[in-house]
Amino acid sequence: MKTQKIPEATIVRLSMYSRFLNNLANNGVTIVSSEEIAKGLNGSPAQVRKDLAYFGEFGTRGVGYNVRDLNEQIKKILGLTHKWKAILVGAGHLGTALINHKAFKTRGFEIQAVFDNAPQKIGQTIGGVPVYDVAELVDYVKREKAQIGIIAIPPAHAQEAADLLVQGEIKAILNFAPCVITVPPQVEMRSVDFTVYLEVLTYNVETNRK
Amino acid sequence: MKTQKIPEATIVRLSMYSRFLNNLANNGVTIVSSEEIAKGLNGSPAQVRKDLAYFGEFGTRGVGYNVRDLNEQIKKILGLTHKWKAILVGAGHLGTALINHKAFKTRGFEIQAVFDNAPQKIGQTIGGVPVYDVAELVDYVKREKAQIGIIAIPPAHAQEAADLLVQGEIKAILNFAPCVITVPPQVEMRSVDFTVYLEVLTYNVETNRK
DNA sequence: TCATTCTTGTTAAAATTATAACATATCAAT
DNA sequence: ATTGATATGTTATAATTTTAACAAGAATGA
Repeated sequence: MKTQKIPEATIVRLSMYSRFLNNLANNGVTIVSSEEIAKGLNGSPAQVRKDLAYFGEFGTRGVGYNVRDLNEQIKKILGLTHKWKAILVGAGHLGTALINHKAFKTRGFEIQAVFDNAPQKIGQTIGGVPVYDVAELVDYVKREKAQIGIIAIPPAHAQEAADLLVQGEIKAILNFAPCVITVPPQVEMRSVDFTVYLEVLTYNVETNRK
Repeated sequence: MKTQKIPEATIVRLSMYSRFLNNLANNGVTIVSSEEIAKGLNGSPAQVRKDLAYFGEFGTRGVGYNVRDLNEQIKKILGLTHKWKAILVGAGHLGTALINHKAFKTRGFEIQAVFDNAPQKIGQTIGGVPVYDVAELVDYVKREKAQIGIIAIPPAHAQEAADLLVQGEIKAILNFAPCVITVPPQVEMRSVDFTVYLEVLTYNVETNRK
């Protein structure tokens, strides 16, 4: 029951450690040090060890970490030992890009259905995934117990989409629309807002010029 | 010649404030308080004022902020008072989604060219933007003085793309490939890594279940 | 003019996160 | 067995970032 608060940045890095460990394993590497992990992520060895220390002891002193074991442990921490059912809202360009994106499958995420309101899209499939009428979204999510909803529509209607997902009792939402989305506290939500990063870039370019 | 170190989170929020102010202005709102801005972003008024205080005094005590003026000031801080020349690497689904994304144009970013290595794509246009051979990338960036390079190709070749952009003396890179990219310090770089946020979501869902 | 109300800008305190230092454990060689 | 080299796990320190409190400026109305 002891609850230590773990920085979100640590979780973000764990996800990246896991990806790095995948690469190492694919290259036949069996042992890795915090030093090497840090190098692979442009981070520091101390931080790697600190991040892992929140969750236990996974290495061997004087030796390092077993690549495969550590990756398994991290995946367990992140909840990636089982599949996740995801649905997508928005059958546009971005939605299509996401359906065809390798990263979902390789990490255990299955996009089971797409929802849109364009009549000419409904009934079609995109990358093998069926497109349904958004009117069926709430029922579908409830019936299929989909856990993750992905919003890939313009910001004007993103909050509506989120509301529907919440109504269907979704567990988590990944929002790609560049806008603020509000959901009740029991629903996890993160936004992937590339416009904001673009402007971080321009700020830095402008600032460093001076 | 930076007098003070400003948190990146502050820059991120400034970008979001600006977007919020755009919306207000479009709705005819002329005055806004830090309280209202905070509400619009699920933040706190103190943080809004603190963020702005890094850069100057933009409001009137007892009154609030002039929506249009504040937005102009923020845009100036972020370097958005002039256009930015961007090029895109990758004419796939994601690249297509980005070219057609409203957010670029509305914030002053112009994607001038796309680069790919697929012969059947080279010579075509996507959303009115010409697709060139990636072999021409370095020359193009130098000649046109493109400032921002957007990487939208699979991770296996993302670092190569970054290297070419750097070679062309790009100022900033926005990387959409789910991998670590290394660039020299004079080049600004940010990654938009949705896979990582996906796993933050699963971590939180798993953790809150217990 | 003066008092009241409102909201900013600023300063101080608290909380969080990252960095560094070090003690401990393991392995290998002698 | 002992020593030396190595790399982890942990603790302490430093840096950063957020939160809160409050003083000060501006508008309004008596």
